[in-house]
Amino acid sequence: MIIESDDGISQARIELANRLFFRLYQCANLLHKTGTRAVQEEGLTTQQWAVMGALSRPKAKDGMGMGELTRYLMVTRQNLSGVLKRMEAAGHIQVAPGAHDRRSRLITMTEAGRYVWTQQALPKIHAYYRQALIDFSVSDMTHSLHYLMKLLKNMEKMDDADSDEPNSQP
Amino acid sequence: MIIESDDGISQARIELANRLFFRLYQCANLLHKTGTRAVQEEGLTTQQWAVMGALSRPKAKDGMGMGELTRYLMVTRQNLSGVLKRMEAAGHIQVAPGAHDRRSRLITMTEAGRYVWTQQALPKIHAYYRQALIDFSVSDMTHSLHYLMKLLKNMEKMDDADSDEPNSQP
DNA sequence: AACAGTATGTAAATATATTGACATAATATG
DNA sequence: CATATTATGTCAATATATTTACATACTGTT
Repeated sequence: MIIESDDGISQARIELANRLFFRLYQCANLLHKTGTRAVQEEGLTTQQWAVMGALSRPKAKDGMGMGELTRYLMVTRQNLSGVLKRMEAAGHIQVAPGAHDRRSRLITMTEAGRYVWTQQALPKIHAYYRQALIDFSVSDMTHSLHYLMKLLKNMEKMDDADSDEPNSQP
Repeated sequence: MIIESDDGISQARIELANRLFFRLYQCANLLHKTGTRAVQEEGLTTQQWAVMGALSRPKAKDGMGMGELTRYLMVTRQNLSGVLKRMEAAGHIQVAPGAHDRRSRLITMTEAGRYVWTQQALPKIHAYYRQALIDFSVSDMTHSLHYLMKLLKNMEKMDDADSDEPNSQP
């Protein structure tokens, strides 16, 4: 009689996978909880932190389009829309109509936003990093980053495949 | 003149930490997006998947208290309350008053919930694991798990410290 | 130039997830 | 035993984040 549907190796992999994804799930929860707390005095959240991190890069000196931001942060444009609206209301960013495409919006940091980011948020974020990675060697961090990117690449493929055919081809 | 506020090593660590947390942020987003899609035909989400995973353990044979579940999943009780309400409405779980403590609630899986979990959700979850970890060796998975747990432990400490003193001592 | 397809942004509905404030029950301390 | 503290759960407000559906603008082909 057949007990193991696969070969036994698969069963061990599944149990490992289960533990891995459970820990990733917990990490995701705690990242947002502790991360948002770290910058809450500035009125920021982890998402807004990610947006400001993206906009503060030298590459984004002239601003970023909304589509560009959604691809960079891997969130839907519908979600980003709300986040940006709140950040605009807070005066951290500015939304201007795109130059070439009349549909698009160009997102840039305001002076006030840049001040909050560099003078208030960044020091707290660095302190956050120090605590969260206190017992990580540079090698540990490099390896962790490697595995996260490996996993990310696979999940990106799954995301693309799903988005292409929600019901099969039209 | 002083350019680097720390010693140069710290600067390299900060940049590594920045990349690491950005990738963790993206992983968290994609985990919920692709994970929920994997079980959406069963009307489940990644959170409900985590709850059913917890309740289906042999250890939880006789059900779990709500506080027990919040500590296990590392979410707030206010959050879990809503998730459980939806799962109860869907008939996946049952909520009974606690035996000893009149405030507490005992959460158990229903027969219907157990059927959905084992017959429909689990096969899809295993397929999900296979795709997400397709190029991970057992060693890769073990190391990834190790680093996630290491990070989790640090963030847990930060979470506890914050919860103890939201404003400093009373 | 007309027209199909695609890209971009918004609106509404639903599900997480947090904090703050409240009520109630159990526990500890005097 | 009375009281202070703690534990447990709920309600309300706010911020993510997704899906579906829609409006508009650009692109490519014919």
